[in-house]
Formats: sequence, structure tokens, C-alpha cells
Amino acid sequence: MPRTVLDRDDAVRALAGVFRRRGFESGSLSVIQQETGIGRGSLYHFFPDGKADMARAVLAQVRGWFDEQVFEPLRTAGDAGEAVAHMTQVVEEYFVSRDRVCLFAAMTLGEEQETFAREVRAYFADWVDVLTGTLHRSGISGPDAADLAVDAVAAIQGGLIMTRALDDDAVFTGIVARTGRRLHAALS
Amino acid sequence: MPRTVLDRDDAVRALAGVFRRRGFESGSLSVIQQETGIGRGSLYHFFPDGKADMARAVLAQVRGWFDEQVFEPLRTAGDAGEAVAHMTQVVEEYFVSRDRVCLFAAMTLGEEQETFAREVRAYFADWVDVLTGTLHRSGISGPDAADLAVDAVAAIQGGLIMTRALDDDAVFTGIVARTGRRLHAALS
DNA sequence: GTCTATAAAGCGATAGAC
DNA sequence: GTCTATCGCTTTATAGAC
Repeated sequence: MPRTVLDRDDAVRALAGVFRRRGFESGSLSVIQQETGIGRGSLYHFFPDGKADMARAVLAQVRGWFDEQVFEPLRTAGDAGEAVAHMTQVVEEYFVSRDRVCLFAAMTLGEEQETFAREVRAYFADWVDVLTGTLHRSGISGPDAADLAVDAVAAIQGGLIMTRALDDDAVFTGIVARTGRRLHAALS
Repeated sequence: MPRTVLDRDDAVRALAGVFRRRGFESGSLSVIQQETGIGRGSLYHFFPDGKADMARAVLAQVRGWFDEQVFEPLRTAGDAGEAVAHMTQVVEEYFVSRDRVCLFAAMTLGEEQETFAREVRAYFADWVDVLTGTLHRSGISGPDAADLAVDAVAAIQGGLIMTRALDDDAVFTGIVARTGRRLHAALS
């Protein structure tokens, strides 16, 4: 028996995978144990409050990734067109390589909705706000920029649903490409 | 104690409400019993195979509603502009009055994904196909019509996620309005 | 930090009376 | 068609050895 010793970050990454594949409710501790190879003891050592702690940690890790890779580049971008191109590229890679599931979107359904309402709202509000800012700084009016930003984030999220439903990655990549094109057209 | 006697359709409607509010996995039989007022006995009388039967029945009822109210009007429409306006109007009313949850979209996550993959795929594929047909018949090229249709359905689904996440109905109604406008612009 | 055993509660599903 | 009682199983969470 290997009895591997790992740190909390490894556990969080493994948990994120399980939650994406099985959902938060369905991903029982037995399943988590099997699919991650982490025993009950370790799980409760890292996450004393159980599943709620695990979900919190996973969401925080996703949030951190978006802060670094998506939100901050949009905030500090010189050229809005490049920033939008960068956003669509990294977002597409991110979701395609992670089972086409957005864990924050998943948290808008079911019981866990209320538990993580604050974090979920902040994630989407910040994404929209920071994209609105990028568009606005390059000359688009406030209201137009806000509409374009909401529509873009919604398109990406809807694209994830459609690509899972139709079981076809091209649906998502097509939607992301056209979303980028629409933003680009508004910038010129 | 009332001991109300009801038929299967009443039960299906009540179940749909519970599944929209709590999710399919979280909606346990105890919760279903409490929130619908239907006892375990009645539930298993109407749905002998248990929760899977209940989910199947609820999805079938939603599918029937969309066939009548959305898909068929799009198929038989004379004027594409009117048909699109009708679609956006009834779809907006439907989801706003039903907790901003699309049960088919909810079924693209978690365990139940595989169980209902066929029905989920058919729902979204038919919606996209029938809308593509409406746009194509009014002169839009095949590929363009298909892209517009996928984008429109994705926008609506993404709009539901965003409106739940931001807890603001105006987000959904705004997205639906602009989606209708975009389709309308393509038709002129 | 990891393991196993186990407690306590909740789950879906069934049986049989009414 | 509805009710209640109950079975068997799985769940989350804990305890204590290593």
C-alpha cells in the first residue's frame, strides 16, 4: 500500500475533479475516497468541517485562478482587444481541460445555492465588472460595455451547458470564438 | 388531515417545483413529501420506479410544454420575426415563473447526466434545429442560421445562470431582450 | 498525516392495512 | 389512492491507534 503523504493543495485539486465529474451533492465521501485515493482520516484532517469545507476550498482555488489568469490581466490591460483575446483563449482552455464544468455555475442550483451565494455572486459580478471596465476604458459607453460584458459571460456559461448537453466540444469553442468576435467588433 | 386525492399530473407539477428549488439529488423523499404534501405511498403508486421515474416524468412534462409552446410555433411560423418574438416572450415568462431554472440544463451536471443524456441532448438539439430552420427559411444561410440558433439558446441558458448568481431578474430579461434583438437584426 | 472501526442519522424503497 | 411502519443500505462525521 502506497500511503502517499500529500498537502492540502493536492487534496483540493483532486476534490475539484470529483465535484466537476459527479456534482457536489452526489460526490459522496466514499466516492471521493476512491477517486482521489485520499482516506477519510486525511480528508477530515485537511477539512475539519467536512464537505462544506471541501467545497469552500475548491471554490477558493478556482476563484484564485480566475483572479490571476483572467481578472487581473483584464484590469491591467493596455490594449482592450488583446485583453479580450487573452480572456477567451485562457477561458476556453480552462473549461475544456476541466470537464466543461464551471463549479461556480453549478453552485447556483440546489441546496448549496444559499451556502455559497456570496462567493458565487462575487465571482460573476467581478468577472462582469472587470470586463465592463476594459471595454469602457477603450471608449465604449458605460451601459453598452456593461451589456456586452454580461452577454459575453452568459454566452460562455450557456456554451458550457450546450456543449455538455450535445456532447460536442466544437459547440463550446464555436460559441467562445463568436463571443470574442462580437466583443472585438464592438471595440473597432 | 386533508387526505387530498390527486392525479399524476398534479404530482408531476409539484415534483417539478421541488426539483427546481432543491435540485434532483438533494430533493430527498422526505423533502418531497413535506413540500408537496404527497405521501410516500402515493409517490410510489404514481412512480413505481421511484426517483428515476419521477425525474423522467418531470422532464417529459417540460419537454411537452416546449413542444407545444416553443418548438411547434417555430416550425409552423409564417413570419420568422414574429416567431422569434413569440419564442423570446414565452421562454422569458416560463423561466421567470419557474425559479429561473431549466431542469434539462440541471441534468447536464452530476450523476444524473448519463441517465438522461438522451432526453437532454434531444431537447437542446431540437430547440437549436427548429430555430435554425425558422431562420434559414427566411433567407439566412444554413451555417449562419445554425450559429445564430446555438448562440441564442446558449445566451438564454447562460442568462439563467447569471440571473440566479446575481439574484437579479433584470439580468435574465435583459439578456433575452438583446438575444431577440440580435436575431431580429439578422433577419432584416 | 494516515488508517480503520464505528456511531448516528438519513436515504430510497417496500409491505400491508385502510 | 393514501397511510404508516419498517427494512436494508449509505451517508457524514467521529474516535483512537499508529
